[in-house]
Amino acid sequence: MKRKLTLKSIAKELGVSISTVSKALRDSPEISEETREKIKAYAKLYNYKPNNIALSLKNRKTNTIGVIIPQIVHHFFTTVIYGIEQEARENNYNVIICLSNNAFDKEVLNMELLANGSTDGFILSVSKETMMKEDYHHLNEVIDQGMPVVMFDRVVEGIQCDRVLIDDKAGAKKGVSHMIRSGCRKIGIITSEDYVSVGRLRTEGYLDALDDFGIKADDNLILKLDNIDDLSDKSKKRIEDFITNNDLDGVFTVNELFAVHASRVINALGKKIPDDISLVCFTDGQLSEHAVPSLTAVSQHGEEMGRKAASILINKLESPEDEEEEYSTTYIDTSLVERESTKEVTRR
Amino acid sequence: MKRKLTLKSIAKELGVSISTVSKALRDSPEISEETREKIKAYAKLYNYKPNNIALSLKNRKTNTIGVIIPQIVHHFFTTVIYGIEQEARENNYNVIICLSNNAFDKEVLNMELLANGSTDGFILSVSKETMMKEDYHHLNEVIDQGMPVVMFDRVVEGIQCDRVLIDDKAGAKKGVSHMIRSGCRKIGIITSEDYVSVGRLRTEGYLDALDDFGIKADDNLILKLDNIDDLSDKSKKRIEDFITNNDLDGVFTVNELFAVHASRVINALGKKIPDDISLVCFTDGQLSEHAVPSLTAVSQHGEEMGRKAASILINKLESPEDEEEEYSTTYIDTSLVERESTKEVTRR
DNA sequence: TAAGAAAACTTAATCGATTTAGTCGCTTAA
DNA sequence: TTAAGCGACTAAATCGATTAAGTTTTCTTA
Repeated sequence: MKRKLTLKSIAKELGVSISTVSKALRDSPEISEETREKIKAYAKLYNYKPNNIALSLKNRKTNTIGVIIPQIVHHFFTTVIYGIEQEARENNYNVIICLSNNAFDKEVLNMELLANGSTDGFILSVSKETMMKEDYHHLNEVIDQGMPVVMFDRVVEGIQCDRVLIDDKAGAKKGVSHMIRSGCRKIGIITSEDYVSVGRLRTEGYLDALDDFGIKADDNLILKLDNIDDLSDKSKKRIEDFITNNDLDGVFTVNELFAVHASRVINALGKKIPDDISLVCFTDGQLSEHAVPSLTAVSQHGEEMGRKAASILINKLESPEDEEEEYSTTYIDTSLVERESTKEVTRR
Repeated sequence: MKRKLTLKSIAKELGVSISTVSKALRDSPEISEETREKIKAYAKLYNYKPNNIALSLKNRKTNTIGVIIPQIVHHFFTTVIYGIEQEARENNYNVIICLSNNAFDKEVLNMELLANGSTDGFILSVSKETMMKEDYHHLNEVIDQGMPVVMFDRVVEGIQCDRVLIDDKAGAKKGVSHMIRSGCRKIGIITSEDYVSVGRLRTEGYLDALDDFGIKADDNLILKLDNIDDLSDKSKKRIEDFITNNDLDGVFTVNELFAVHASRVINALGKKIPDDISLVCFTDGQLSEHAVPSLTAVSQHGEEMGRKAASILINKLESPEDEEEEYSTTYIDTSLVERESTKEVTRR
């Protein structure tokens, strides 16, 4: 087992001081050409790489971004991470990912852990439990210590940080409008309870679209399920009843899972998609792409979101500390991916 | 902006030496009860937390596991990470995740980066490019430096490390046998080229199952596609031809994507699943669960795999260095999740 | 009462790298 | 002749924490 090279070991081997080695490797003019070459050759030969931990301690800078997300087993977050990763790499940053598992305690624990020297800043999407508790002391604490924070997707108000958001409202509006233009007049929405911000915003977009086209909203056509991340048996049952008991010609859902189950129910009722009922969902993931029929979806561009969040954070980290503090909110546009579950819009 | 507390700042504030503070906080009997209480109270009040970076440097131990995977946008890896995360947390380890993007260079870069002090050991699944190149110098280098490595899923031979594998062969055999028992006699397989180890092993399992039941294998019923991670248009076309031109009563695929497309093709041919053709796939993810019909799948238990890999690594990290080096290979069992795409087996 | 022990601290080394402030020998200008 | 100047290094401080080794001060006890 080879021990890793250090400046010390190189210095000893070559009979010079540690600082000479350090300076030589950083091409300092203080060191003679000859010595410099000798040291660099030796370092290269034995593949010297400085110890990141020592550098972090010395520089009080880790070049690492901490990412805290509710869950990774979720295609959207996965794509966001991918975007963060890319942007980080390009700027020589590392990424540490921690999962909060939608639990408040774990979110706090993870932040404290990472805040103790492991990262320079945070990108996070707050857990559902945190949102319900409305306890953000852990966020304020790291911000107080001078660590920049960027929130994405599931954000909360009143925190001194930048925000990157999907334009949920506009996205939902886009999807519902498309259905209306393709001929739907009685469109239902399967969404979440209002305390989940994305659910609420998407519901607003749905209502907006109806309003734009002069269609009157009907509370009976709005189904609010209590868990947006899963599809419980109870939720399944409610979806079944919802679709069976309302004579809909279009259904908009705030996620893929709800849509896939809706599709199944519609199928079981002997109705045709999209001829009898159109179906559009939020989130463009594997399910909407590969379902039969494939689903028209409001695509969230998670990768772009991740890139943007990382880029904002890195910018903050690299800019001089005393700069005027300003916090931005960036909206990532959505796009409608048309597939088999909607009729074509005949443009005039 | 509050500066973070350090031992130094506490010592200065309370008029004692740094070591007194350190010892007091670690309950050393060297420090008087009185002083100890005073220091602990102060530390608690101002929420002192030791700096991890300094600790890592001092202890030459980071308590961090580096995870390198080809891609995160893949449900299986996602579940593995989840398992790793859990096990790590329970043992007070952090997890740093890096993506190789299936590229050799990035894999090397990531390893070098993390090896320079950031992590104590690695869990990795090698990238496709690395497998094709058969260049493992980066692995050998970190192992040489005394960092334990655990490979999972996509492993290579000849490296001094532990391995955690899905029992791909047994899993495929399980799936195919099930189809045979349910009455299928002409089963095709959609797999990958042999250089992808999982593809090869699953093909072997398929052949084994046929052999067990005395069914003669037929090369025409084996379709080898060149990319197991994606579903290109070319692959789609080949799947269509494969199913259309062979009069199959069962199809086994090595991933969900192939199965979903097969399902679509079978549907389009006007055949019924499972009555005319049964369908079983490897990998139990969202697609198999929510497809219509839902797919019988060989479940990979990614979470268990992750836990196991992490547990092996942590064990190595915590055991005394001079211990006899032995490398294990662990197989994670698969299980068959029966759904709508296969007929029931009538047991006698 | 003086030596030895115990209690309660402080100093200093260490982890690995960077950087400021020296040091030492040699050249050069006054 | 001699001080200033310069080239080429080395010593030491620093980041934050731990810990072995040393230093006081007080308490025992022969």
